Order: sequence, then structure tokens, then C-alpha cells
Amino acid sequence: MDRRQRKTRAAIFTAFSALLAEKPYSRITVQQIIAAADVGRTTFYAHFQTKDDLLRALCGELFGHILDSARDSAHSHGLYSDGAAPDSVFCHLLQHLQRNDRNILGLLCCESRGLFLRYFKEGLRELIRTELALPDHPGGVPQDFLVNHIAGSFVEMVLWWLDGRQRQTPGQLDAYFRAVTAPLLADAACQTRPDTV
Amino acid sequence: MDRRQRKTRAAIFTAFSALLAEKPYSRITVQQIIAAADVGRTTFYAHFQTKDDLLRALCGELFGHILDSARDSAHSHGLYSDGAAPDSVFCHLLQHLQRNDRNILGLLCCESRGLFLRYFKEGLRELIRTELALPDHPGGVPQDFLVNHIAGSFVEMVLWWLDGRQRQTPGQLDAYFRAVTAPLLADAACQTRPDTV
DNA sequence: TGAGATAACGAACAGATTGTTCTGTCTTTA
DNA sequence: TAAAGACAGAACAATCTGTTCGTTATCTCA
Repeated sequence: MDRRQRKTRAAIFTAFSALLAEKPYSRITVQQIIAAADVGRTTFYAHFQTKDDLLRALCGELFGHILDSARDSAHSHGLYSDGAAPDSVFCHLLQHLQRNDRNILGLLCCESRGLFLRYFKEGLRELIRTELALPDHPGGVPQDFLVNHIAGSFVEMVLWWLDGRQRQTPGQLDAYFRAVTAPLLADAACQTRPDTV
Repeated sequence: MDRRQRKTRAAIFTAFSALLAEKPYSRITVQQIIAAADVGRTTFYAHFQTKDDLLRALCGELFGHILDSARDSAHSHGLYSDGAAPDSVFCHLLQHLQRNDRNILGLLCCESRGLFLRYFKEGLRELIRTELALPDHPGGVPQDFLVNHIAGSFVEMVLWWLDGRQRQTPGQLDAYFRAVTAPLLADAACQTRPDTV
């Protein structure tokens, strides 16, 4: 990709992120974005068809990155690790978040986080579906339901964590998450419910 | 409240709901709302400061209603019923949804459902916090986390149900929900994990 | 190194939306 | 019946959107 393109694209992403940190998505205008990015109006529309399009691109960039990383981790350790918590993929994801790569936390804390989490959850579901060998019908519940439940629970946990000013470490959160989801997977190739936290 | 006010308010709500059924919230303009409601521009702004304000009011109206009803049900049966599934509050909520009171399903299916679910979840959390006697630290997990997990899981389940064209009955869903959450509450005054579904 | 291709700029545009203000009419209520 | 309040209708300035134009700067490849 042309260096000029990369520069403007980056400038727009940065400006957009900064704006999201201070006002809700719905109140951000293209005007403000191009002003903050110091980019011509024409240029913006050459890169993105609309503001929603920009949002999609940003989400793809951010979550694609950490989910790919998680997928790699899954291949070496399994979705739920069988030993030390820090090796689990969920813990891996949480560590990524805490490290705040590319200011992803800023976006997940902003008023419009619902928009981002929708993308995040979609990616998560895909990850769980492909990487975790789920039992056929644990407790009489369809697999599809279970995948949604696990992905959804993870996202809800992240929200809770963010709202609580991130007082827990990734390790703690991972333990909580295991406590509420691992029992459902007792049949699968995963750790049994931890008795201490 | 003045009958005129009630009529206007109702007309706006109805028009707004109808519009939400056919296009996303972000693409609905005040123009369209007042045209559909057949109401003067001035009148709209006399009732609602902004479009977001209208959304808030609608959510309060809708969810306030079914959550209050659920609260009553909780007082007579407990949050998880101890016998027949149809008596549980969660099942009660699901039945409310399925009955599609005030076209609430239309709103939860539309592209902007994220906005509505935020309100719904907030109300749910309050309901669970006040109506369910949770064990202190089941599985070493903070109560607050558990409340969020249960409310969040319920909302995620509803989403899943809606996306799947509502193929399950409230009774089935309630059974699924018990299967994935009841084990966490084994210590509390609630049913143990059902072994058949 | 030079020329063509590509990206960005800046200005300007019509069309639409927003929230407000005004005046006049109708309905409620006291 | 009279005052208070709700509504309609029109018009408003300000803003935003998405597009078009001609011009300048930068990249890429021969």
C-alpha cells in the first residue's frame, strides 16, 4: 500500500479514536474527524464510504489482531489450558486487553463500546466454534447455544471489568470465568472446576 | 396528564416503533417521526428534547412494564422457582417477550437492538440484585460478578433466540438457562441442576 | 532520472437535518 | 366564560453530508 495511503489511514484512525474517547459515536461528525486528522474531505471519502464504514474498518483492525493472536495461542495450548491459568486463551485475550494494545481499552470504555463489543463477540464466537471441541449436548443444551453463552459471558465479563475500573488482574478474571463456564464443559477436553481462586 | 399530551405521546411512540422496525435508529430522523406521527415539529420538541431522549422514554416505558411484572412474579415464586419451570421469573420474562407485548420483539430484532438491550440489562441486574439471595462467594466469585454474569447471560440468550428466529419455547429456553446458570447457585435457595431437559 | 499514475488538497455545491422562534388556533379546566 | 396550556404551520440560521471540480504533491516503474 502506498505510503501516503497508510499515513492518511493511520491519521484518520487516530483522530477517530481520540474523538471516541471524548464523545459518543453518534455525536461525532465526519467534519470533526477530518479536522482532527488534518485530512481533506475528499480524501476521507476516498478511503471510507461512510462513518459506519470507518467504524467497521477500525474494529476489523483491532479485533482481528488480538483474535488472531489468540488463535495462535489456542493452537499451542488449547482453549482452556490444562494447567497454569496464564496459558489459557481467555487469559491471553485479557492480557492483551490489559496491555491496552493500540488503545483498545479507550474504545471499549467509551460511550459507544456497544458497537465495538458486537464485533468482538462475533469474532469470539468464531474462535470458540472452531477452536474448542464442545461436547455434543452438555446438560441437554444445543452446541450453538453453548457457544453463544460462552462468548457472551466473556464479553459481559469484560464489560463488568471495565466498569469496575479494572481492579482485577487477567489471572483473577480468568479464574472467575472458569468458575462460571468450566462446569459446563466437564465432558470436553478442559480443566475441571477450580476449587480455589 | 392532559389527554392531548397522552395522544401526542402515544402517536410519537407508535410512529417511532414502526420506523425502528424498518430502518436502524441512526437512519431515522425527527422529520420522519413527526411525519409518521402526524405531529407538528414544535410539538415533538415540547415532549422530547432530542431523539435520544425519545429512545430513553420508550425503553423506560417498555422494560419498566415487563420488569415490574417480573418483580411481582418473583415475590410470589422466587427468582428460580423450585418446581415447575413455567413459574420461574426468567420464564415469565421470556413469555412476556414471546407474547410480544407492545411489539417489544420488533424493537429487539431491529438493527438498533443494542441500545434497547442496554436498558434491559440494567433493569435485569437490578432485579437480580434485589430479588435473588445469592450465596456469598460461590466458587470464589464476587457477588457483583455473579449478578452481572447472570443478567448478561440472560440478555445474550435472548439475542441468540431472536437471531435464531425464535425456534424455542420459553420453557425450553428457561431450561437451557437453568442448565448453564443454576449450578452456580447450588448454595442459594434455588433448584439444583436439572439432570434432564 | 524522468514521466505517467496515483493520492491528496481546497473550494464549492445542493440537499437534508436540526433545533428554535414566531403567530394563530384549538382544547382543557377552573 | 375566561385563562392556561397544547398544538400546528411556517420560516430561520446553522450545520452536516456526499459529491464534483481543478490543482498540486508524491510515488512507482521504466
